[in-house]
Amino acid sequence: MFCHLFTTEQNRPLCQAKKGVMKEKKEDRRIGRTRRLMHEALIALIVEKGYEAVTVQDILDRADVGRSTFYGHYRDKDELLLSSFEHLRTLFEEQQQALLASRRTGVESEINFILELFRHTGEHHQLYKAMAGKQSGEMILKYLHRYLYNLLIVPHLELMKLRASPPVPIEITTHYLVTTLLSLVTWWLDNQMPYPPEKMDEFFRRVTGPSIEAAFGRKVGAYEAIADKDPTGSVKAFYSLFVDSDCCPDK
Amino acid sequence: MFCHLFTTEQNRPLCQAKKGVMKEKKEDRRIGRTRRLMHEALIALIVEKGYEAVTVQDILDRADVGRSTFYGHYRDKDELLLSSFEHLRTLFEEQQQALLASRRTGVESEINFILELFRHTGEHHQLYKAMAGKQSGEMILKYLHRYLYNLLIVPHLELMKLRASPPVPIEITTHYLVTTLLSLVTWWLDNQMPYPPEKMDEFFRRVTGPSIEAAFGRKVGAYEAIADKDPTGSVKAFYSLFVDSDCCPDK
DNA sequence: TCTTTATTGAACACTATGTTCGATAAAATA
DNA sequence: TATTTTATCGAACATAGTGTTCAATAAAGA
Repeated sequence: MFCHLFTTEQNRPLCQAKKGVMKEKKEDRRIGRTRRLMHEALIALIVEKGYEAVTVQDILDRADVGRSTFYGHYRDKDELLLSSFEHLRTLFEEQQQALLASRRTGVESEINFILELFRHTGEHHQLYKAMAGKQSGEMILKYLHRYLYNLLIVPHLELMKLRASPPVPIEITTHYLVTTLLSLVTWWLDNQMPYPPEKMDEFFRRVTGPSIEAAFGRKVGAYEAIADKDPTGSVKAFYSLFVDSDCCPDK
Repeated sequence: MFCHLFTTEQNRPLCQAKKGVMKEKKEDRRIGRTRRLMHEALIALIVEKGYEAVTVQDILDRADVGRSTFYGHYRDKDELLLSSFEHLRTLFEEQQQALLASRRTGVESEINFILELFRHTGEHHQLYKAMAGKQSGEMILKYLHRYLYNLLIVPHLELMKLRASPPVPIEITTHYLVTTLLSLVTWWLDNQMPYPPEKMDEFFRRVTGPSIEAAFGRKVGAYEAIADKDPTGSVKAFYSLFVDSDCCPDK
């Protein structure tokens, strides 16, 4: 199922780059296999019993891996989850890059970020369900929220340079937008995705479009431009702050 | 600070009603005092270090209460939290009843439920911060979400009886509304309440008003009626399902 | 084939939760 | 005020889960 996900993962205790010798060495296959087993076990267990209820022993039993092996790879359960998330991110970024590359050869060079997010979610729904569904812990959703907020607040501030005071403060509007997007994604996952990604994208736009105009107090077709602006930068930035030490809570 | 909050609390292990003898007996003052100490300790500790990080021992140390005493009153930390929440609920309901009673003597008999919620939140912001702020656990917010959703979905369905298919499915619209309300409340709490309750109410309406119309595909001034409809029933029902066994997750 | 390294499980330590029980002080009652 | 009831205490204990160390062994790489 996730065979390609974790093969090239880097990790602190076993990372050779940390020894000052940067060798383009292929990773020992036992490492890749062990990590993959642990990741798969975690994802399955989250969906079954909820992240908080999963114990390290549960993971070990499911993955058929020893305790000291687990701690040889990961600091704790949270780090394993973060690692899974990072690979989901890599998947998404790679897909966006490929999409962008193919788009450059065509007439339309824009990417609909929201639609792509829903599409990716649909394709990897089990993973997303474990990460962001109702059985997940709060950690990933908090990351996502913070990230998206930081992504959107800067262009919102620029948009407001020409206006002294919108009817609704832009911090609130931005918070609202991020919350709405994430809540639609989680709703979709938790309800077995009853609509196609294109429909979800449409629902999001229908609901938030008028709100943006009301909140900013002006006719904002520019919202489309904001959401889709600089897709290359957006895609890369989308996840890149999550596992950086600066952005993460309780680190 | 919270001296009046927990004095009359009922609880399973020590509740005399459970013995089949329903006596209008005043509660032993030691019970009230002990519970108050524990509740106050919990609230303070949540705000300081976050709900998940608070241990039972932390609570005992802060409250200066013995371990077996704690377990004589509450099954575990979650039950103590639920108990705190129930008293917050009682506070809210009593305030709404008083408000309703005073309103009946005046010209205007309607209550703005959303505004009252923001007002109550502001008056008891430390409590709400512990219950629903960023340091809280998920439990209460999940309860609140489920409840509000159930409160709104029925009138939404009735409103839709005359229309075959809205542009946005009403489950999604309802989910969106509840999410938006709760996210505004938590935003407000987590940002030290920079605006008065009336302003927050206005922001909520500005943002969601146009969305409702777009989502339902019709001119819905009736949303005002939906939100404020049957205030007595609404207020009582608002919290009453939270601690009932039928509605709660993982019980 | 030889060397390196990932993995294993046993044993252990620690933390936190949850329980039992007799002693005592506080509260309620007569 | 005296007596009875009961809430509370802390010691002692058990359990579950986390995290560490280390020698042996098998798997992977050179």
